[in-house]
Amino acid sequence: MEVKFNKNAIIFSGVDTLSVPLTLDCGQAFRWSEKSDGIWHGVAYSKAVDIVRNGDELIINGCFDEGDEKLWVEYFDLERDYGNICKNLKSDCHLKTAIEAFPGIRILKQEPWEALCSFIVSQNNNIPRIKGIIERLCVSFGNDLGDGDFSFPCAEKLAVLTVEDLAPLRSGFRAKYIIDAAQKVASGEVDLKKLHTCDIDEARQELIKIKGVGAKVAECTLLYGCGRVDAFPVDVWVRRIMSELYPEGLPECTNGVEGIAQQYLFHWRRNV
DNA sequence: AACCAGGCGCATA
DNA sequence: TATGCGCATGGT
Repeated sequence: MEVKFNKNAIIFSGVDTLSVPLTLDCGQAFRWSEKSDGIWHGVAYSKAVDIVRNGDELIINGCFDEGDEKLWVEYFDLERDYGNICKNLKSDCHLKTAIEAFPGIRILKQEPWEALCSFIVSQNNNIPRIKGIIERLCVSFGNDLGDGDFSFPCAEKLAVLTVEDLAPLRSGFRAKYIIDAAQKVASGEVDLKKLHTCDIDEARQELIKIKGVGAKVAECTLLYGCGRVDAFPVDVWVRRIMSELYPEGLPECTNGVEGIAQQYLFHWRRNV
């Protein structure tokens, strides 16, 4: 993989196993939309960008600071060998079908706080509504990045708010959970920084200190916000997959990359 | 320990 | 246009 810079673009070439639409629109992130054919617009790490795939190139258009290319390597998990991981996963016949039906899904490495907050909002909810609530959260409390884009508001910003302040989000009973998460993260009672490296069970325990965070939301935070591809969120769809296809448990080829296997199986089961 | 609140987009009637 | 369904978590 190589990196080039061109005006306001960062261009990665030699990028394999990456479908931009599948990766940005498979229910792991909620701030991307296809603004015109093949051009995906959104905000991550407080950067508003347009993303395009051109052959083996991944083009990120926007305004950048020195060293920003590292952010996007991290965000799209470009240093992980998905080609090889998928090859191994395909030794299982169901995973083979799922991966061949929807190739190029990668696990995004979002900001931990954004992932935590997003998956609190996601509970008992559907994707269009999740996107709406998060958009209103960002417009109401994030920083104005210009051109109608807003950053995801930090925990400190939300920690001083009340449930009434969040009423315009129309997030329902989740508002109190957002506030509790913001307060615990801002105060340091929940330490998001250590979740990347500490024992995964310890990370789970840390997250479920927050009201409104159970096993599923904790697992999603670890997978999509902390780069823990061994995290394995089980929702109603994955529960169906497990009982239908893997009553004895996941196959051995998923060891250590359970979260990646989950994402392929989940998307396949929902869209086949 | 089983069951329902909570809000809203969606599929179905 | 109306009606019921789904959903993760916490509280009953």
